[in-house]
Amino acid sequence: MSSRSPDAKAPDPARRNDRSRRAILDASLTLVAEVGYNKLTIEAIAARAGVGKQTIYRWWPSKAAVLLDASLALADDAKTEGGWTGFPDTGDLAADLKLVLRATVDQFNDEKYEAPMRALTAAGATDPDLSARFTEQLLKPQLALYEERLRAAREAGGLAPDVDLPLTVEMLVGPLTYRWLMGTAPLTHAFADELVDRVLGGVSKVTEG
Amino acid sequence: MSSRSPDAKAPDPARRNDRSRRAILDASLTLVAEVGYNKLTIEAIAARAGVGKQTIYRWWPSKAAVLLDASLALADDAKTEGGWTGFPDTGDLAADLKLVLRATVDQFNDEKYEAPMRALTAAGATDPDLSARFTEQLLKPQLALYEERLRAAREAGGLAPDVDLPLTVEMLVGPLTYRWLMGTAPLTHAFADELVDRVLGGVSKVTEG
Amino acid sequence: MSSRSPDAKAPDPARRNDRSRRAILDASLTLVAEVGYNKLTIEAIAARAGVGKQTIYRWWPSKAAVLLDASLALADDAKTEGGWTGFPDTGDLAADLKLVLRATVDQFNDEKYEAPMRALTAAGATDPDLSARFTEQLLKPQLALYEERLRAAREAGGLAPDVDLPLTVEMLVGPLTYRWLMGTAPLTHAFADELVDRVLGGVSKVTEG
Amino acid sequence: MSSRSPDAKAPDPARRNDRSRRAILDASLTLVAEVGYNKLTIEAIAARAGVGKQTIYRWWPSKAAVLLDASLALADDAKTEGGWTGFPDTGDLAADLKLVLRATVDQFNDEKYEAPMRALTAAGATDPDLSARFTEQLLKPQLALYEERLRAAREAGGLAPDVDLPLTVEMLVGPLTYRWLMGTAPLTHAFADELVDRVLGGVSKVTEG
DNA sequence: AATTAAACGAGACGGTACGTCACGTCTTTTC
DNA sequence: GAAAAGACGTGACGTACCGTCTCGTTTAATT
Repeated sequence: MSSRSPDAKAPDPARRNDRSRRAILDASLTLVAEVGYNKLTIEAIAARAGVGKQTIYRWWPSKAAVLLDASLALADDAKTEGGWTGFPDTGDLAADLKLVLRATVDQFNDEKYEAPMRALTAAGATDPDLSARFTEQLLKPQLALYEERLRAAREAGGLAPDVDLPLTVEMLVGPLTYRWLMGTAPLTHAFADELVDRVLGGVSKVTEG
Repeated sequence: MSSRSPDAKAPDPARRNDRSRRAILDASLTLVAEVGYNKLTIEAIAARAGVGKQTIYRWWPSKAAVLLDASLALADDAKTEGGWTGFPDTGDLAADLKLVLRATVDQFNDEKYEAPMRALTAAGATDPDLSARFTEQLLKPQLALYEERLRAAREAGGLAPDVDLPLTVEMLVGPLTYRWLMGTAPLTHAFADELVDRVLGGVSKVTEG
Repeated sequence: MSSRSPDAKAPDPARRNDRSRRAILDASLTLVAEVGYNKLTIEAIAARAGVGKQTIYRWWPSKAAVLLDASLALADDAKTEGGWTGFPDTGDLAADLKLVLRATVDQFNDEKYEAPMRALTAAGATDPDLSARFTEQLLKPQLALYEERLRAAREAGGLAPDVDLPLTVEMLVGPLTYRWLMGTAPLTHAFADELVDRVLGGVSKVTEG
Repeated sequence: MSSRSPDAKAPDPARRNDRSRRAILDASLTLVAEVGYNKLTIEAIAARAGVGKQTIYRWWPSKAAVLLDASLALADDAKTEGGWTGFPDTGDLAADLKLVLRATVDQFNDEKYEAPMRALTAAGATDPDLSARFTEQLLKPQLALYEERLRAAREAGGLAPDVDLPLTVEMLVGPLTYRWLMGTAPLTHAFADELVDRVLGGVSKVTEG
C-alpha cells in the first residue's frame, strides 16, 4: 500500500509540510491509545491534528499506514531517547537475551507502545500489503539485532554450529508475542527468563554421561 | 461479548431457528473467504444467508462473534470429518509433535481455515472480550491436548521433571503462529520438524561428557 | 429526475415516514430563505430536519428536487389558506387580470416565496429535467388558469377571435417574470396595470376612424 | 463582486498576461458547453487554460464572473463578425422588430450562445451582485437599442405618444426569454412574428368605427 | 544589459460538502 | 407471532473543489 496506482499523479514530497506530517503521526498515536484502533477514524486524526482529511489521504492509503509510520517514528524516538547503544554483548548470551526480552516484555506491557502495536498486528493480519511493510520496516530490523548477537555466540562456540538463526530468533520472540497477543497467561520477566533458558537448553531430560 | 445487558430481554434459545443459524454461520465463512474480514459486513451475511439483519443482531453482538461461532463449528466439523482420534501417542514424542505441527502448518496454509483465523486474530488483537472468548473456546482446548501429551512424556521420563508445560506448548505453537502471522518466512513441514527438534534439544552446543 | 436508474432498487413509498418528509420540505424552505440557494446544502437540510442524509437521498435526486416538492406543497398551502376560489371572472377582463398580476407581483416581492422561486429558476436554467418538472408541475397549472379566463373572454367577444391564447398568457407573465429575474426595474402594481392595458390594447397609435 | 476588499493589494492590470486572460475566457466557454454550468469548476478552467488557479482568482471573484466576461467578449465578437451595423430602421417598425427578434430566437437556439447564457441566468438568479453586472453590462446595452428604435417610431407617430418605452421593450423581450427559460413551447420565428404583431396591435377585438 | 518586482504555473494546504456505505434500531408486512 | 424486509438516524468513508498560501520561474519595466 506504500505505492499508488499508476494513473494517480504522485504528490511532490519536496513540498510536503513537515509540521502537518508530525501532527498527523502524533495525533494518530494519541487517538489510538484513547479510543482504540476500531474506533480510530481518519476524520478524528485530521481534526486532532488540525489538518484537512485530504492531507492524510494524499500521503497515506489507510489509517493503518499512518499508524505504521507513527510507530516507526516512535521506535526511532525510543531508540534515541532510551540511550540505545546496540544489542548488549557481555559474552554471557543467556544474560544478554534475558535483558532484551525483559525490555520487550516491559514494552508490551506499556500501553503507550501496546495500542499501536495491537493496531498494526490487527491490521496486518488481514492486509498482506500492510503486513509486509510492517514486517519489513518494523520487525525485521529488530529481529536482525537478535540474529547478529546469536551469530556472534555461534562463532564464539556457545551455540550449536548448525543452528538455524532465524528459527532461533523466532523461538525467542514467537512465544512471547503469542502470549501477549492471545492472552493465554501474563507476560512477566520470569516468563522471559525461563523462555531463554529453555530455548538454549531445550526441554528434554538431560541424560547424565 | 456473549452476554447481553440485563435490561434487554434475552431471546429464547429454545425457539431459535437452527436453519437460520447454520445459514448465517455458513454465509459468514463463505464471505470472509471471498471478500476478507475488513469488507465483511453483517448486511452481506444477512443477505447471503437469506435472513433478516435482526436475526443476526438478536443472537450475536458483532460480526467477529459470528465468525467465532462459525469457526468453532468448523473446528468441530474438521475433527469429525478428519477422523480425529486424539493427540497421537506412539511413545516417540518428537515424532508425535512433528505430526501434529505439520498438520497445523497445513491448516494455516489452507485458505479455508486461514481466512476466519486471520479475521479472529485481527479482531481479537483489539477486542479483549472477543480475544478472551477466542482463546478460551478455540485455542485453550487445542493447547490442552499438547499439554496432556507433554505431561505424559514428562512422566515417562522424556522431559525434564521441572519443565513448565504451558511454556513448552507455547514454545511449539508460538514460533509457528508468529511466522504465519508476520510472514517472516514460509511455513513448511521442515520448519515444523526443525522447531520440534530445537525445542526438545535446545540450541546450545552440546558439550561432550 | 423523479425516476431512478433501473438497477437501483426503488424504496417502498408505502413505508415512507411522512413526518420526516414534511420536516425535510419545511427545513428546505426555511434554509433557502436563510442562507440562499447556493449555500443551501443537503447536509444542512438533513440536520435541520432532524433526519439522516440518506433519507433525503432515498427520495430525491438533488436539493433542487427537494425544493420543487417543497414549493409544490407551499403552493397548495397558499391556495388553501388564501381562500382561493378560482381565477376571478367579473366580466371585466382588464380588471381581473390586473387583480391577479398584482397578486403575482406581491408574491414575487414576498421573500417567503421569492427565495425558493429564484432557486428553482436558477436550478432549472441549467437542468433540463428539473426545468421540465418545474414547468409542468408548478408553472403550467397556473398558466392554464390564465388561459381559461382568456378563452372565456374571447368567447364573450372581448378578445380577437384569432388570438393565440398561450402567447397572450406569456405576454402577461413574461415581462413580469423578466423584470423580476433581471432586475431591470422595480416590480410594482403600476407596472402590472400598465402591462395589462398595453397587452390588451397594443402599443401602436390608435388611428381615429 | 468586481471590486476587492480595500486591504487586499490590487494586482497591476498593466502587467496582466493577455494570453492567459484569453485562454481562461476561451476555456470557460468551451467547458460550460461541454459539462454544463453546475459541473464547471475553476480548477478545470485553469487546467484547460494551462494556467494556475491563482491567476483566475487574481482577476475574477467567481466562475460566474469569468463567464460574464467571456460572454461580453463573445458578444463583441458576434457583433464584429456578424457585420452588425446598428439596429435596423427601415421605417417599418414591425418588420424591423421581427428581424431582430428572429435573430434573438436563433441565438437562443444556438448552443454556442445558449450554454453561457443559461449559466449566467442561473447564477444571476441567486446572486444579486452578479445579476446587476449581468443586467448592466450585457442586457441593458441591448435593450437600449430596442428602446432607441421604439423612440424613433414614437416620434414618427407609429406608437402611442404616452407609451412606456422600457415596458414595451420588455413586452417584446420578456415573453421570448420566458419561453426560452421555462421551455413552455418551442422558440420559433413564427412566435417572434406573432409576438411583434400582438405587442403592436394588442390582443383585444378591434371594434369597427 | 543587469536588476528587480510582480505575475505566472504549479500544487499542497485547511476546509466543506458531496454522495455512498454500513451500522444498529425500529416498524411494517407476510407467512 | 416469529422473522423477512427494509426505512430510519447516525456517522465515517474517500473524493472533489473551494479559496488561500507558498514555491520556483518567467517576463516586463526600471535601473
